[in-house]
Amino acid sequence: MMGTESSIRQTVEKSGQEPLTVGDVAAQAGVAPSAVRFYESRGVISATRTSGNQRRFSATAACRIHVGRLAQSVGLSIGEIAELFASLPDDPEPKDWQFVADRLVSEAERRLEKLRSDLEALGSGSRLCDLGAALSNRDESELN
Amino acid sequence: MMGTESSIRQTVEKSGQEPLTVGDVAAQAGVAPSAVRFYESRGVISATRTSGNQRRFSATAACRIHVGRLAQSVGLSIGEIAELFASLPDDPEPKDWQFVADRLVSEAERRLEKLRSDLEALGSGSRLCDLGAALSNRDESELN
DNA sequence: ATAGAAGTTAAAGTAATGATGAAGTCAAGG
DNA sequence: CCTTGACTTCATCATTACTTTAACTTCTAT
Repeated sequence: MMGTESSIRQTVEKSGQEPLTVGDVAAQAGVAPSAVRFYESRGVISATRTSGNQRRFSATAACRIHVGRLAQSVGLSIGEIAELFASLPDDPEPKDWQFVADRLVSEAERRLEKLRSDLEALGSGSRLCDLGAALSNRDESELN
Repeated sequence: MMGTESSIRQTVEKSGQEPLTVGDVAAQAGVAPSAVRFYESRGVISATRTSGNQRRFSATAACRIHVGRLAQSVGLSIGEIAELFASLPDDPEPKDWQFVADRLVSEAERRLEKLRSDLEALGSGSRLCDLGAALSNRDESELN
């Protein structure tokens, strides 16, 4: 009756920590459990272990994954995403998230600007994509 | 003594067509010949064949590859790039290139805007990434 | 005409990004 | 205790985006 949704399985009185399982994070992030494990293996998220060797995540894990997927959609690799999150504390405050979000948006903007300028360079003036680039030797200097 | 750079190997009097080889295109685009063949197999570029079954490309091939690499940097897959180029004629005029470039920039902008809005949705208000989602007992005195 | 650079195909390999399945372990309810 | 669902690791498979290899063929310069 209630096996699908996992609830708190240990009454942690600590302060504000949810010991989320792989399945919890997967459900919250909308990805497969295998993806959650994969992300941990690549440093996108991190986990502690229970005495029984099971992973436990904080609530930020699902968030990292959400942000990571967004980052993928604008061209960042998993490695770049892990790198992006490297500056994020274990228990990030809003300002930390804001910093990461700003960096991500900046990177996306940087890529967009590069796209724009490279496209313009490629088609400087009116002839897009420089259709006469490598033709210095039209039909001379070659004996044929 | 000069086998490295391929030159014009057939005197084509047509009008302005260069029959580029795989190696020519690879050099112009700055990729490996194998990549050029791969791009052809995926419909990013197209080739005619010589009587001896060798590929010959027009000058637009290198350009397509240049643009394709840019597209990859903002998150498009090879399939999406081929799709993007589907609207590009065999011998595109500047306006055709412009159309493609505009579509590409638009798509990149679309993704950037989605990144922005999703990030904002994720951290609506001041709490970025909704760190209180599943929390019941959080010390919510924070609201600076 | 010929040497050798560059081209051909098909198949296999690599790296990134996961999904799927097997065999076994852990935790909670009856 | 025992079942059952969710977890564990490890292996294998899939897809994308290419690269490499092998066995040949074609092209170009001399």
